[in-house]
Amino acid sequence: MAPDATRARSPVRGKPALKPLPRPGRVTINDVADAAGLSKGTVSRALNGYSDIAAGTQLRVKRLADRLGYRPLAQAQAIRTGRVRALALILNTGNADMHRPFLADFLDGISRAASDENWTLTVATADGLQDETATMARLIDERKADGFILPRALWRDPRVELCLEREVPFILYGRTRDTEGCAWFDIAGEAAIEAAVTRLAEAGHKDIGFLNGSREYTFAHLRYAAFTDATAACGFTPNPAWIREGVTDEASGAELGAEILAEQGGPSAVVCALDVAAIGLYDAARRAGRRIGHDLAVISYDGLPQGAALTPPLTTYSVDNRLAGKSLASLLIRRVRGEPVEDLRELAQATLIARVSDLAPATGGATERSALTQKQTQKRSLGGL
Amino acid sequence: MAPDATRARSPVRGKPALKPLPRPGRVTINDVADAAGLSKGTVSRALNGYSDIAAGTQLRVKRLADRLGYRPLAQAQAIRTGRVRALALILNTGNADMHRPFLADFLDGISRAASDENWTLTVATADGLQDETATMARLIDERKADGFILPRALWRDPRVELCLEREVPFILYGRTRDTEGCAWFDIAGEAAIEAAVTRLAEAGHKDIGFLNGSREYTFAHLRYAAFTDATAACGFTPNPAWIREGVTDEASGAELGAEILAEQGGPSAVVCALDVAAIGLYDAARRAGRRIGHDLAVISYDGLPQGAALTPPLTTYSVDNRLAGKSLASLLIRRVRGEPVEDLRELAQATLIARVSDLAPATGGATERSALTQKQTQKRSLGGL
DNA sequence: CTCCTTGCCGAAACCGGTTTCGGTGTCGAT
DNA sequence: ATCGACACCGAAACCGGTTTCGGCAAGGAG
Repeated sequence: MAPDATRARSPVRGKPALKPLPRPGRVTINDVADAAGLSKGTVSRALNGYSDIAAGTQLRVKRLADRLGYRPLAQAQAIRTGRVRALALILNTGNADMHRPFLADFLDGISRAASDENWTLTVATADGLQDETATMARLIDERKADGFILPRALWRDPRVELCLEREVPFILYGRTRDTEGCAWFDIAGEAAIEAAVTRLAEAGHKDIGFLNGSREYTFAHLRYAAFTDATAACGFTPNPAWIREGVTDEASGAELGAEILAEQGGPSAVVCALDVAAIGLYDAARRAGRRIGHDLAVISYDGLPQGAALTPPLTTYSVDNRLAGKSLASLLIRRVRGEPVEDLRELAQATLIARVSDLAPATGGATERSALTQKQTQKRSLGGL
Repeated sequence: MAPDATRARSPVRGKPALKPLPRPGRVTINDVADAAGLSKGTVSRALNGYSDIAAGTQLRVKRLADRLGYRPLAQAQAIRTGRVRALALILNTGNADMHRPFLADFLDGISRAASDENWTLTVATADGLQDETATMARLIDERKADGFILPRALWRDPRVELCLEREVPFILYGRTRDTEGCAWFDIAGEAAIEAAVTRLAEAGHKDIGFLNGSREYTFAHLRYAAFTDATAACGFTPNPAWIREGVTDEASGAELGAEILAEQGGPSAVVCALDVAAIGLYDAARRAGRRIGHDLAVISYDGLPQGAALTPPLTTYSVDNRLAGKSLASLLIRRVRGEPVEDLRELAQATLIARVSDLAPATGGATERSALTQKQTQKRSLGGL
């Protein structure tokens, strides 16, 4: 073996095998202080807007720091302040199904809102709830993040309990059973479900079915209530046999959808609480010989891009995931900065993407029906999407 | 306004409006040192495996720290060592098209490999290359990450230049024109293209077209070379009129695919360098009255899940994005730890998902052709996917 | 028995910031 | 002229680790 001159000459003794890596050339707060002819404490306070620094000095220091390209080292600040200017998001791959389509938009929304405030986003993945809380605990212990974005709020959410107990800021995407102490952002899926029912009722439908998500999630509770409320408001009570809950993916959507269609004189319309349920329902309808948009009306919720590619194109309420990410990030940052949770709750609306799957008439013979839908279909497919 | 007793009594003067937040109850290295009856320096060296600490002491300290639940504060270490144990990934939403389907798997791979070493992943998004390098610069300046994962390697990549110049570790997903000084991981797309050509040639095809990606990316160069090499090896030269490059999404795939099909006596088979190109080609073929799998063979590359839902199901070479993420993360961590780039280059293989889009015969009349493909189609669709 | 290693650990400096505390200088009021 | 009150800033402690350096004790060589 060739003698390693640098190592042999090195006076260090017990160092483990890791390069030193003293990154050079950074401009520190001391450099700014020297250049300004002030002490580093004064510079720090000036930069952070303390009121006991003269306004003129403050401005001068800020300009100087800017000109010198000074950027405070996040971790150096963190050690004293306890804040790293980082948000954490944990993706649960156990039920990643839903993540896929809008993940990029969602991340983009978060990341941009964070960047605007000079914060960053750290993401981790976990497999199952237990793994998820464990991962959160690790991030908390190492102070790798100042707060958490908790997507897909559960009816009873252990992640919330963890955050509450450890007193670490968080924000829910969705609501939970008891929102005491919680900041949250959500899309009013329940309003969309009500609108869907009303829309179908106005078209004459009375026999409306409902494919709901899993009660594990809060949204399923809200949307179920919205469905029964809306039908009641429209003056009829839904047939319980046409209601199925617990859809989690396309397969279960197809299965439960088939059950509804197999019921005695199935519904003339079905409201789906999730697009994957609708996609499954398309499959079930094909098998059952029902033609969506012709003798079965379908309105769904989520706005997955795939909906446009279905035949017939799916009418659905679309959620803006980029906006959701953006809102969640801003709210969480405000939370970390100390604003009370009561001020940090926002509800946004879904927007209808009217395509053609909901255009089946409530009654009438096959000939009349096809003539009618034909016309509507043409009109819609121009405006839709 | 109610008098705020705590604020009035507070002796602090120039504090800006930000809660103090002195997170309590953490067990620090001092606690461990006290409990062990050692100095904190000794504990630190014991924990980090310095050789000048007695083996027995080392073990004792490690066990004690573990029992006490001690976790070193990442940023406190970072301030001295210069390492935060964090990887950075920047998603470019400018051309995010391709990201969507496998993003979740990719992130999961990275995140898990990072977690295994107690590292974390910070992600940011950018719109366009300029924004991307600017974001990287910010992360570097603030030392928010120790290294970068650079997805979608460009033929000439400014991100690489930035990293090289600033001497910050990075790893490419894909190769670049000149890999001097670069660590990289890649899937051998070129091998897949060669295999695709060979497969078609063995089935009798000689009139093979090629839909390539944009030359902006290195993979397009490699796959183009692979295509010409493979055809030459099979003993024929491809018709240049049947080759189109620059596909970036489904729309451009459809457009360029249509051009190929419109050529004088179009090809009997087309190799696509990306699945989105194939998806566009499906559209173009339908318009042109060609039936994929019957009078046009198609083999593609990427393994997007959508391929299975196409009619006919797409034969494609699938890349394991979770594995890619995992490999990239591990390699980058090793890089940060000081291993030379020459040791940090890995090439993995894509795996064929044989479905039915490639089963169109090279020659023969319509009757013979349909009888033949019918049989093969049945056999395949059982085994495929 | 001395001297020189070697093994092992404590003390203290250090990293780059933030925050506390006290000390000037100025000014108006007494 | 004296005495606060106030505005403004410097000095130093501090955060939680890592790393350097020196010192003590044990052991082997001379």
